[in-house]
Amino acid sequence: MSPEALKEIATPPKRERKPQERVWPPLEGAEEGKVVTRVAPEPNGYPTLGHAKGLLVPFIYARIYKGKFLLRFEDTNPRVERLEFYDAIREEFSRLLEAAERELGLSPGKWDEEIIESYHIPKMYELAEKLIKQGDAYVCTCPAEKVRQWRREGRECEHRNQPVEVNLELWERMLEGDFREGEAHLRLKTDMRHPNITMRDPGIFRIVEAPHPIHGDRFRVYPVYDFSVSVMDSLTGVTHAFRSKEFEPHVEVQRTIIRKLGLREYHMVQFGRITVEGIPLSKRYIRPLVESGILEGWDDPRIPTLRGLFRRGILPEAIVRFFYELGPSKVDATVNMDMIAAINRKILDPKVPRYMFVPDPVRAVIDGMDTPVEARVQVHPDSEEYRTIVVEEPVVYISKGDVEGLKAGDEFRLRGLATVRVRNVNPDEVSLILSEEQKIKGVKIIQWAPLKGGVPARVFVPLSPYSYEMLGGYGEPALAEMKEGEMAQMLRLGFVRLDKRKPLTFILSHR
RNA sequence: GCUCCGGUGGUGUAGCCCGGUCAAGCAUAGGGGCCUCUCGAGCCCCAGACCCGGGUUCAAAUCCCGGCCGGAGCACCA
Repeated sequence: MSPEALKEIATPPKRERKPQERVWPPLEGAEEGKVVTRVAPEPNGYPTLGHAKGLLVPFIYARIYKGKFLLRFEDTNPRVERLEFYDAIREEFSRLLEAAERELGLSPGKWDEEIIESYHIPKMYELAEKLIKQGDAYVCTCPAEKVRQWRREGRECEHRNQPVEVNLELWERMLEGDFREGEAHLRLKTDMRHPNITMRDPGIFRIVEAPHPIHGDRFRVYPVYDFSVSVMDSLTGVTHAFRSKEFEPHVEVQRTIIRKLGLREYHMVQFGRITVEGIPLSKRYIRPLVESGILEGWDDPRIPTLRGLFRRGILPEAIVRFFYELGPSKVDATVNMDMIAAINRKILDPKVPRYMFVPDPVRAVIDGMDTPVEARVQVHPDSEEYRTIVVEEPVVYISKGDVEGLKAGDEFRLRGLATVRVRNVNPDEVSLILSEEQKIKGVKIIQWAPLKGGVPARVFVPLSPYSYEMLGGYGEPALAEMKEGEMAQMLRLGFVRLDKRKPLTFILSHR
């Protein structure tokens, strides 16, 4: 037997596996056309990458099952909510969903209905009254500290067994303003010895003496999260309520509320949270950096707020694609910005024009070149379109980084212009001579900018929330024609977005 | 501490519900080659994983038990 034949027997050929498309796991109990999901943000800040998962997971499922998707503002804590955040959320979410339609074909790329929870507070008061009348809720005037302790210890307080009439009266007084904030709250009557502490007579309404961004001082009693989500989800027809998994212990509370009220039940689905490697996602962490001026604002390209990411040049399509690939997993994921960058690059690379920009410029004089000459550079490697750069004097800028390590006799090519040889290198100037043979293959090719007509520009390089690098230099004349918000690739530098025109400032998205 | 949830290559995930088709798919990062008047891009190739221990079974990543590790929650916030 030949060695080849033997080898074939010893190592059977590897079986072919067809590459599989990413498919999301089925949603429990979901029927096509009947699924209703929602995203329920609190308008208390600018949405971040973390919110994007909360938006996209239910949205994607709603569209997969050809169902409805709702946007609901959970604005029941006026102390932290502000009007500008409603708009910020609408704006950022819109961009993401429109991108989801383009990138993933999930249509329509928009929520089907918007609901503002605070408009339903009167309805919630009615339901609260119903609970009181059923004997399932009572007004407690114990101080917070005592409640916390007794809940932990599983002790019942004296208010728990007040007659219904007393509770009704106290509830009235809460609404009318006889109590100050913290002096009274409505609690659900469950079981003070329940193993899940969140289940031990949870508070469902409390007093907040702060003006509401929409309603001003119309209300002073607000529902607590567990009560408002359950009621709203049930009443608005939600079939699958998604939330990140820290709400898991609340599932039981919410289910209890629904049952005691006799409302329609629905599925509750938890998903894992994401953290971006090395970058804080929480408002708690970002706010001081914004307020202290270390960050430029909530749209600083160094932080993962959605507007920061957009400003950096991360396309909404890339974010959407990223979360689609990530899936609805329940595991907390620590994601690397590299992954989002990789997706962004794949989208940008085939369509974005190429430009030359020279950071840390050094003058280079070229002997033997007749000027003026026109250099021709390809707009994009896949395109036949060329741009011409007029070089009026035989002097160009090249980058200090490229000059380092150069020695006399070295040969390299100035892209689209000429192949040159080094005569000598001085700190401020390099002396070059035109090569006798204008080789293109096999020589290093670098970017350059003409001395005359070169455009001063800078590139902001985000490093961390606390730091950045600013590259200053000259670019080719065409840079001056770019519009704010446009994306490009700076040759050998990376992808950039034009942030502002005066002074001409780019932000480096990624390599 | 209590309650709940989870552990698949360096990282992120698919598969687990309904054991075999899983000698485990995809992406990213890593290594090598090719292409290219940029590149950390593209193309081709390589390497890399079922937390541990028992059990059930002809057969276990998948089911059961125990352990270990990790996460979340334990507010009159969401």
